[in-house]
Amino acid sequence: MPTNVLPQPRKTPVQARSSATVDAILEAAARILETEGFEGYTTNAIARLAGVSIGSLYQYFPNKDAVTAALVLTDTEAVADRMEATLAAYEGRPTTDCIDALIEDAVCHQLDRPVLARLIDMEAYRLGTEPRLDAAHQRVLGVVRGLLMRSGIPLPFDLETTTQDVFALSHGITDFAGMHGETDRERLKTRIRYAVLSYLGLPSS
Amino acid sequence: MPTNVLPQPRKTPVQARSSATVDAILEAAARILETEGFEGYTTNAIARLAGVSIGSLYQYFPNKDAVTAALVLTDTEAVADRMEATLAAYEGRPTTDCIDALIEDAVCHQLDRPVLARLIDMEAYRLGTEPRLDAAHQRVLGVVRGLLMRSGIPLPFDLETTTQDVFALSHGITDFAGMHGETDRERLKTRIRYAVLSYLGLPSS
DNA sequence: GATAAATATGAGCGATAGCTCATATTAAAA
DNA sequence: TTTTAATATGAGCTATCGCTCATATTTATC
Repeated sequence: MPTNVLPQPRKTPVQARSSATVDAILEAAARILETEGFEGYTTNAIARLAGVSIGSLYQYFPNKDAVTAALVLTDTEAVADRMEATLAAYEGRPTTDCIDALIEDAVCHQLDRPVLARLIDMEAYRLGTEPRLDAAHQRVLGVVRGLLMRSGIPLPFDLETTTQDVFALSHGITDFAGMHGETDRERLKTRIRYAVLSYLGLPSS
Repeated sequence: MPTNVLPQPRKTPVQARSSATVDAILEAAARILETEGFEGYTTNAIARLAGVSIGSLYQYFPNKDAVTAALVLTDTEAVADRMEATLAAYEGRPTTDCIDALIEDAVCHQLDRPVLARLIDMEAYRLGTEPRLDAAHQRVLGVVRGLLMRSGIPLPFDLETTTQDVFALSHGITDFAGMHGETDRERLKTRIRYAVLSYLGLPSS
């Protein structure tokens, strides 16, 4: 006699193969977003590309938005990890060197898969204040804030505003460039560097 | 005997009432995007809110994307009109005054309906290189380019790159602020002004 | 007033997307 | 080996969305 307990969606994988399934789903989701856009971004398409049945997808994700949220979270946390590591590694070194390294992190991530990065941004906005997504985003802002604090340079506005503006103007330039097919990383880094250093009143080497 | 000529979609309104219908549809589309987001953004919902039948909508727009494109176009052209007028009105006056006025235009437009502005940006991106949309966007960039040209100030990069970066960094700051609930126009204008003037190497007031 | 053109209507069709569930298969536990 | 839990499957249900079309109404023309 079958149990009539509803299978709780969003199981946490315990065996290796199910972790592989989840990974495959997320990678497939990314690939579809990147190649087909929102138009072709359906759960059936994701499952098919992942080589997994649609039923399996819904065992680990309660609904479509949960897949997207996991994708956004993975992506944002990857950036946060890199940037936090960079900030730690550059402790004590000149501020401009640290800025360069952080820009490198951000630009690499964005130009690596520019279309995907942009669409993920949009989805992150649409999913709104999902606590874990917000936390990851705050970690990225935290890196910028930490850099500004320990640099000791005079800020044009209060710490929070300056943090937001430095992040936002970098993001704006990167986004625009990525959307318009810029592929020259070094050139883009130079442009962002110029904008950030100017904003902070630092001599542009 | 009825004519068997298929009614050509996308009629151009000739009577006053049909123009009103088109206007109502576009305003309804904007209101739905702004209050419901993409989720509730359906042609039936648009027609209902506009107080118009779904059939009428499809007499003037061949498909849903055409409605969105018209919305984006109207919005972008409104900004372009304002900024071009400002640029013309400030001919001969100091560059910083002109920058202030242009920022005023852009910020007012963005903070007036921040959610809508952001979603329209997204749709503009999704609709890609629709010639008329692209042309309107180029007009906005053209204003910035014109300002830089006639200001005579030395630019950090070539004219096109500098134009894009000035636009993009302003847009980035505005977007971020709008998304995070900033409502203080003067404060936001001050921030953008600082970023732009720093970038251009102009003394901040 | 008669005729023709423009405009408006909305029930409903076809397509598709999100998602379920009964069942099968594989791996771990006893 | 047997039993139990975990994982995988995919046909198909339900809901909804974009859109059509036969018809009705309003305005313009003569």
